[in-house]
Amino acid sequence: MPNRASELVWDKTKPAPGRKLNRDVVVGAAIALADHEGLDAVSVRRIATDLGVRPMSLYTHIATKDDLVRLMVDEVVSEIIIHEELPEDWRAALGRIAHSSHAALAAHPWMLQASTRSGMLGPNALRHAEQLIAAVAPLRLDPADAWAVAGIVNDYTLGHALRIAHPAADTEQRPYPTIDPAVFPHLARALHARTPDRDDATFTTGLDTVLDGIERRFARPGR
Amino acid sequence: MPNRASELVWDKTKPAPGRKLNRDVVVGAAIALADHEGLDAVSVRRIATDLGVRPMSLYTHIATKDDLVRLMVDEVVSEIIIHEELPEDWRAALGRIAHSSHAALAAHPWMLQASTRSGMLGPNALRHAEQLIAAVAPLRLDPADAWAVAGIVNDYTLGHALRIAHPAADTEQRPYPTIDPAVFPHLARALHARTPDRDDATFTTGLDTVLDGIERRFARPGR
DNA sequence: CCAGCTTGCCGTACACCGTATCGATTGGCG
DNA sequence: CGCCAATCGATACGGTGTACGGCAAGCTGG
Repeated sequence: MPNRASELVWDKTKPAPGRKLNRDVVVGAAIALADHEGLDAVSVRRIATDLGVRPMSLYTHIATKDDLVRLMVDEVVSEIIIHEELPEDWRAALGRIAHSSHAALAAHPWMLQASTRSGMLGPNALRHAEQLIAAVAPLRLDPADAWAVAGIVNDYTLGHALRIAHPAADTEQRPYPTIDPAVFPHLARALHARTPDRDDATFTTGLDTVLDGIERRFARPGR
Repeated sequence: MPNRASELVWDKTKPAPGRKLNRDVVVGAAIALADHEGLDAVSVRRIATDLGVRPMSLYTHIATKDDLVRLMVDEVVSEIIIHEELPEDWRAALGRIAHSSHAALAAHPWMLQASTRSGMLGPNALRHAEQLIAAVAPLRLDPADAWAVAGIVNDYTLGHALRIAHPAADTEQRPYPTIDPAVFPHLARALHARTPDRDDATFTTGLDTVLDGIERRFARPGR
């Protein structure tokens, strides 16, 4: 009956063999386009052109453009999930997940912009959340604290990605040729001392600092 | 010569008295609209309608819609800036700024969605950054470490706001009637234990935890 | 007080967007 | 082979941002 898309957004659809188009191809083309030219370049007409297809054909496989964006996000979130067994050391486990998140968000700078447009969680996002909380299980916290700890790590990771996704955040830009040290003394000194390339090291240092705080506040003496 | 907007985005323009429109009025109407109906409702035609004016009139005071969004963001960022003198205790100072940021971001949930669309920093964002780094000055760190510490606090605050801006992040949603405890055991337990209203307390706890980590890693024994 | 000019305001138009509707085409199965 | 469901596509509608040029309102110099 429903020859158009699917009523449930996240439903897996049969690959429908023999045809040139399917949901994964559409989502993949959209992701590739966003990676190369940014999320604003992702339009139904443009994706269709890239696939050698007419615009309306996409709507056989997706219900709406917003749904497409949700599917793009959930696809990238799947890159975050750790497939090996998690380390039993909670610091190592949280670090592993945080670095995985960081890598995916850095590889697809449009992710946060895309996910601020619906907030709806896909199945992979749920898997990721489950894995985050599972990582802190060795701490044997009550569920509310476990949620809080997972939230802290997740929040820091997202926030850092949000900042580095827009390079203007810590370098001077066009309308501001230089930051006047007379009006921004601390800022000017900090920017001057910054090494521009060590973003990953900065992330790792911050993450270790956050984990230190968690250890002090939540880790019991007897592990 | 330039009767259209201004070539420098952030230029203050004269209030131009006697006329009904000016830049602040346009930006204010856009912010009010975003607050009430979300950023997607903010269109040039809609703002003009709200102001009792024809669409193209807005372009006398803004160069482009993207510029308008940048101006909206910088206006809200100005709410974050602390006007009293900062406490000399670095924990109190950072906490003050972080809570101020949290309040502004919670009051204008469209902020992050808007700021993920340009990343260009306005003058108020620079003032905010200056203030953040000034807050850690009592720690007497070298400039690179000061930048790192300010970044950690900022990242955590932004990340937390990013999560709470979209309520779907921690409650079940339409396509997922319930989270099956058999497939997501830890997640189900954590969600079940969560008190849905204490978002602010969660933020404060996380912030204290992050500050603990900073203290352990960066604070010298002799203050 | 008036001429002239600068500037704010706006009517029209264009390219692009997402997508509703429905007709044409195609592939796989009985 | 013939049927039928499913895929693909042409056309069209209402929305968007904004380029362009005309009109009018206010200030300024004579």
